[in-house]
Amino acid sequence: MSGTAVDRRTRRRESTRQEILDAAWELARENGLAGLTMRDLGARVGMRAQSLYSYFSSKHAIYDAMFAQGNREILDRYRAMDAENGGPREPHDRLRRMLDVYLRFCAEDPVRHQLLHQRTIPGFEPGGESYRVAVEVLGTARAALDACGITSPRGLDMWTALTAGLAAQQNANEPGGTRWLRLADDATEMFLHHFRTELGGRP
Amino acid sequence: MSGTAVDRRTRRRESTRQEILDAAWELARENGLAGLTMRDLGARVGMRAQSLYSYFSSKHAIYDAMFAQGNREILDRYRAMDAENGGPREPHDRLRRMLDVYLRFCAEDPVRHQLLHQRTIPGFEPGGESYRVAVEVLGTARAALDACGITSPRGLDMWTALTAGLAAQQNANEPGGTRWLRLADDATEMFLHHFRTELGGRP
DNA sequence: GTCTATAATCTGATAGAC
DNA sequence: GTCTATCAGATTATAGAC
Repeated sequence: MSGTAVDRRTRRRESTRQEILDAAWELARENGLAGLTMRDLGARVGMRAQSLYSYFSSKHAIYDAMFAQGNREILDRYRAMDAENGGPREPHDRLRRMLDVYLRFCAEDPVRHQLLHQRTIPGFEPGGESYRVAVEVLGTARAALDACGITSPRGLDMWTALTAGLAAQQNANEPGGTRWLRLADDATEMFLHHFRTELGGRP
Repeated sequence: MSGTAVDRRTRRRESTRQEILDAAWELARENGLAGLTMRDLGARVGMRAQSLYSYFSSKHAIYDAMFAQGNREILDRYRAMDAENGGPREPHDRLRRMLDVYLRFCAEDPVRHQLLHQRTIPGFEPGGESYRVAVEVLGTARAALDACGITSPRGLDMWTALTAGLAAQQNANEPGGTRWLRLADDATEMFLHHFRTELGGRP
């Protein structure tokens, strides 16, 4: 009986934490990532700012949870992509599809993109668990390239530069638009052609 | 005589403005771009924060002047490149050299890169004159691509994405290093090959 | 042109009652 | 777990003396 009560309490607590995080995303989208304040956040969830410290030890801890959540979300999208209809079988097609998923993810929420992919909050660095998830995201890209026969670190670095550049340009110069998103397939073709021939494969 | 006095006063004022801007860059590098405060800035130049308002109407006006200065600097570097030994004659070589200049510029001062190429200060947008200079920088890139026979907006967008991505990845993941900078020539080759063949030219 | 004084407000965070 | 009260400080910016 006591065990059940503890579980319920834990669940309730986790649910409130999630409610706080949802509100934090909302406010960050409204006022900018750096414009997020504990006061506003408390008000949004119907608490005093001070009460938030029962759920998160500091403001940075909130950013950290948001960071981890964002990275878990992109991992989920990759998994969902692989799941639907068995996913793309052909490695090159899978890479193309992954870029599409990634760019939509970055473009649909510039603030999330800023938190996950740019160092903009002074003093914030993702801690252990959050960092682990971020590394796993990179591993997914590496595996997709591996399947295409591109195994060199240079290949991976070029791919991340190209894809990060498309996302950054879209959000910086035409947020909400598709001008750079539409270049995705062309970029993939350009990249694959170059690194395929570099490896001596057929063009 | 009165004319001379006014000139001297104007020069003196301009010199102080420049001194303030230099100190602002210094502090931004130390404490982050968003970490710049009028208090610190005043202290650095030997003034009270309030006295800065004799030289700049607001903090945003300082960011704006820094933004314009940064863009003028990259224009100067392109000009210096073209000046030395008559500059690179061959268009493809010139494009390669421009990317090298651009990436060094971005990598040598991540804070400047952040101000010029990422939207990170809440509420700051470069005003008329500053924006004009930024447009001129883009025009320089467009002209270099034109000379290579690449005139489509898609080509320009792909080029800016690729180059911005290299700079961003370098600064975000290995500031001070050269891991992505070393990919510059390879990236240019990849890009040129793709857009040359797209236009029906010889590979 | 620089200063003092200060407005007016916001910040993250803690102590302790309930 | 949420509250009140409050700390201890920061922030940009203005008014007015000198």
